[in-house]
Amino acid sequence: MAVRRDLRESFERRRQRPLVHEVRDELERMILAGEAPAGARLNEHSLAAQMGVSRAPVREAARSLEREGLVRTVTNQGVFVRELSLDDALELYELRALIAGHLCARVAETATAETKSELRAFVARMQDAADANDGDTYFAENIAFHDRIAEAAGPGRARTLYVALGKEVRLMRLRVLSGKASLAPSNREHTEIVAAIARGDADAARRAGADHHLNGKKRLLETL
Amino acid sequence: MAVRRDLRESFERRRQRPLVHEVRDELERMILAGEAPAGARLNEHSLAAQMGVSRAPVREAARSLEREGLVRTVTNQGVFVRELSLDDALELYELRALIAGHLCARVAETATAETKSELRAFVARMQDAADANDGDTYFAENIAFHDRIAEAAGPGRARTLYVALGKEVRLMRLRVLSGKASLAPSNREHTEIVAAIARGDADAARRAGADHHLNGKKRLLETL
DNA sequence: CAACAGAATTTTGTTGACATTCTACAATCA
DNA sequence: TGATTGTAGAATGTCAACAAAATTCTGTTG
Repeated sequence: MAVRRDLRESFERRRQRPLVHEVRDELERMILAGEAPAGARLNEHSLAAQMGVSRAPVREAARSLEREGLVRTVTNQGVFVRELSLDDALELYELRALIAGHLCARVAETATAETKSELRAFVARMQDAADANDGDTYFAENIAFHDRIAEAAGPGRARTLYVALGKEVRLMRLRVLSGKASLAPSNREHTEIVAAIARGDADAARRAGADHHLNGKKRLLETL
Repeated sequence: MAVRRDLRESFERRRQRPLVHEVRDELERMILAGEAPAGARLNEHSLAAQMGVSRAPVREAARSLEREGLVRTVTNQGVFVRELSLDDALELYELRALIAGHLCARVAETATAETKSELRAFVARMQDAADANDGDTYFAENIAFHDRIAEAAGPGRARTLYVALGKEVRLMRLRVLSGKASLAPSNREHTEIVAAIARGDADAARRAGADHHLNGKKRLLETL
C-alpha cells in the first residue's frame, strides 16, 4: 500500500526545507534582480522582519552568499552586496571561459541525441529573438542555454563552479548583449558550440566554449 | 599625522575578530588535519562547548565551509565532513589544472626578479627534500610553492578559487607524492614552470602549470 | 558657522532557551 | 526469536533578548 504521492512530496518538501535555504534563495534573487543594488547594505533586522523570520537564518544565509562572492561582510558593519570592479569582471570572464571549455568538452563526449536536439532548439529560439531584436528574450534564453550545457555535463564541481561564477558576473548588471549587432555574432558562436558537441569533437567544443566567453569579454570591453 | 604603528596594531587586534572566523579557521584546520575524518559528523553542541562559544557562530562557520565544499549538511541531521569520491577528486585535479595554468600565465607576465628567485629557492629546497627522500618536507614545501605562485598572480578570484580547490583536494588525505620515484619527476615539472615564468613565456607557463596538475592526476591514478 | 564631544539610536555580535526532529534502545507482541 | 512500537534522550532548527560596536543626532564651543 502506498500513500498518496502528492502528500508524500508535500511532507518531504516541508521537512527538508530549512528557513535558511528559503532566505538564501530570496536574498540571491533580490541581489541578482538588482533590487538590492551593488554596495547596498543588507539590514539583518529589516530583512528578517520582511520575511517573517528571526535574524539567525538571515545571518546564516549571508555567510553562504559570502563564500559564493555575492556579498562581502565587514565586522560590526554588516553585509553589503558585492561591488564588482571591471578587473574583477574581466577575470570572471576568463575563468568562466576555462570552465565552460571544460564543460563543453565533456558534453561533447557524453551528450545524448535528445540533449543535442534540445541545445539546437535553444539556438533556434535565440536566433528568432536576435532576428526580432528582442534583447530580453535573448538574454533569458542565453542564460538558460548555458545552464543547460552545464547540466548536461553532469553533476560535479565544474558545473556548480560555472553556475556560481555566472551569478557573480551578473552582479555587474551590465547588459552586454544589446542590439542585433552583438546578438547575431553571439548566436553564431552558440551554433559552433552545438555543432562541435553534436559531432562529438571534444577539443573543438572546448575551444568554441572558451572562445565564446572570451568574445563575451571583448564585447564587454567594447561597450565601455 | 600618522598614528604610532604599534598602537594601530593594538587597535586592530582589539577590534574583535568575529568568533565566526576563529571557529571557521579551527574547523577547517581540524578537517584538513584529519582530526575530523571524512564522513564524521560535526556536533554543534560539543564543538561549541569545546571552543567556549555558543552554537550560533559554529553554525555560521559551518555554512561557510559548506559553500566551500568541505562539509555537507543534511537537514535535521547535522553537518558532515565531505567524503570525496574518486571521480570528485579527479575532476578537482582537472579544474585545478585549468586554473593553475591561468595563474602561471599571469605570473609569467608580471613576476618581479625577486619573485622569480623566490620560486627558484622553493624548487631548490624541494630538490633537497627529494634527494633526501624526505616526503614530509617535500609535501609541505610543495603546498607552499603553489600557494606562492597563486599569491604572485595577485589578488582576485582565480587565486581564491585555486586555494579553495586545493583544500578540497586535501579532503582525500591521500599522500600521492611518496618515495623518490614520484618526488623527482614532480620537481622536474616545478623546474619547468619556474623556467617558463622566469623567461616571461606566458603560454609555456600555462602549459607547464596545467600539465603539472594533470600529471598529479595521473600519479594519483597510478597509486590506486 | 564649522568642528567637536557626547548622548541617543540603530545595528551587529553573541548567548541561552524553547520547539521540533531524529536516533537509540527497551518493551511488547506475533 | 524477530519485528514492531513506544519512549527517552540527544541533536538540530528557530527564536527572542542582551551586550557591544557603529552610526546618527544634537548641543556646545571656538
